Amino acid sequence: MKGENLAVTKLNDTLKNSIKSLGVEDVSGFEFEKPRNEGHGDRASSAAMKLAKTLRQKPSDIAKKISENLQSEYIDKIEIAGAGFVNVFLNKKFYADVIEDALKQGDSYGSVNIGNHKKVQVEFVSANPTGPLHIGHGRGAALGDSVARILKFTGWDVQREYYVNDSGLQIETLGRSTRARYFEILGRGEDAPFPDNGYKGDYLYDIAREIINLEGEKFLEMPEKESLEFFKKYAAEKIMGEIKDDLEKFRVSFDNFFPEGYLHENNLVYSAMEDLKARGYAYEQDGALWFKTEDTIGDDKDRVLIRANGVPTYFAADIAYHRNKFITRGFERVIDVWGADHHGYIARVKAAIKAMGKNPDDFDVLLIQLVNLIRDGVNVNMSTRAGEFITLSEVMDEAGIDATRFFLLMRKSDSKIDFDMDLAKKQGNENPVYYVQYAHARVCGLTREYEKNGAKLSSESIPEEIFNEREARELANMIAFFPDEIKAASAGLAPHVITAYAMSLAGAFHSFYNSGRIIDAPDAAGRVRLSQAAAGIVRKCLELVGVNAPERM
RNA sequence: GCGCUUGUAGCUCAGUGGAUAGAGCGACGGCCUCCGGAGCCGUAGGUCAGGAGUUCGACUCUCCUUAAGCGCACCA
Repeated sequence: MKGENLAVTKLNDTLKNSIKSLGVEDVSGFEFEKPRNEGHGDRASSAAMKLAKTLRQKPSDIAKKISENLQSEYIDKIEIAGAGFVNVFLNKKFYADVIEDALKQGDSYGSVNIGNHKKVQVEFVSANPTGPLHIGHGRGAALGDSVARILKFTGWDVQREYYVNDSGLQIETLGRSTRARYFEILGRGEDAPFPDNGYKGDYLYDIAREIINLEGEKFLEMPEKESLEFFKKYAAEKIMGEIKDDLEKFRVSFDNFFPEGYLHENNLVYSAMEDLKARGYAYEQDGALWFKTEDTIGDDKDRVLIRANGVPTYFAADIAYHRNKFITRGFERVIDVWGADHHGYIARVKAAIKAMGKNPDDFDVLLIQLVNLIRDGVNVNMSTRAGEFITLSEVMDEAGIDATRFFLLMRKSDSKIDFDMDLAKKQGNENPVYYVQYAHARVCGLTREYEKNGAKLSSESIPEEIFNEREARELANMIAFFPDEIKAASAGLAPHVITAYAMSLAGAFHSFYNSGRIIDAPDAAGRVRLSQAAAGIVRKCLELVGVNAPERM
């Protein structure tokens, strides 16, 4: 199968065939695992214990039968141990074949087909255009972008979307905050007091000054009602432009920016509500329209969709938005990246998706926890509204884009991150991103050195003798498991699987490198090719998390 | 009060029912006449928050207790 390692597949097939010969019909879940302990062989299977109940036989008997039927060119020795583990010791041909296949597949090694070209949308960042992106948005950006890359690599048809919240109260507040700064700069602050929940960041002074340069003082005499539209629109568009610039700098791209206003302008909120009513999920009471969350998800109370004053809630707009995703645009799967403070909202949106006749299981929400920025060992607290924050742009400038992305993807998304600025800036082995990149650059250096003398690598096969060395076997083992890591990362929507694997792979390579000579060894060609197989996968891992793989450092 | 998430080495965290629980940082001790030392090797460090259950087997699943964070609007 595409992306899988041929040698690994062949080895697993011998296990499946052996189990099949015991009369088990579905053997798809049985594959060799990597045992933790070296004494337990190179691969192990716990199939005998799992089958004991259905086959009504003792695990040790089953293990014996499995081992007797294991026929493989790769197996040196089989042992039965513990409660019924089948432990397998592999020969050198296995490792040589693993590397040959990985090299042969090149850039598509690991590209296992999970998505089958199904349409999936990843919606992420979607920060309101009320201020610059900060490191928390950066985490959402890095996560969504990397998830999209991983899904694409594993056969999904991916669309990346940013939902622009361009209407509603927050934009209202933004407009009023901007207008207040405009008046303040022109010495008329008392005529336009700063709103209670206004945005206090300095960036609104800059925007107000721009407006003065462009439009002069004409808004001073205009009633708020008339001028506010201009301030809202100007500030939001300006900030949105800066957000886009930051995202581009952060190597994050979108296929579509979807404005909330589109839903209202096209009456999509109205039609979504009509549909809910028709399907019996919404009802009118006390002048408002309600969604039956109490019955559908056991909520404490039903939730309002359309207020008594006729204005739809955010929830109503969100239902219309997801209806547009699933029904109008036909996405078969939708993934949203949200801040963890919205977790209580997931059940409601899932209920709405069910109410529109779609399967809530096709909707995933990735929650991202806070990022604690640590500088000089102390926390830097942040708040957009209070205007106290370090922007994503500043972090990128200080720590570098590669380190920022890698650090934000080292942890699983729903756990907090302590982002240590001082560590991110270090250029040494304490810094994981350099450690991984260095493995790649080192192989590039080796290749340059090797080819300097006119040596060619192209099609020479890898001598099995290389794998007498433990370090070479372990490196090959890491390479053999790459497709499994990709599967785990894709199925779990978990880029941190990739960063963790990349660190282990880089470690295995550095150990191999330090265990002996490479380009002036007798079997140099094979050693360089093994190194290149490792470097190719390091490069792929870095690509999947959006980090550069430099050839020189 | 109800709900969601999280408690794993000094610190930050991996570990989707398998054998003796791992990594990075920090600490300590080694390795450059040599392809890139931005590297390697080793040592110390654990009541997997606590308790009960499920089973051949539990860090992993269930329940209870406890601690922290968050959520429970006709806000977004």
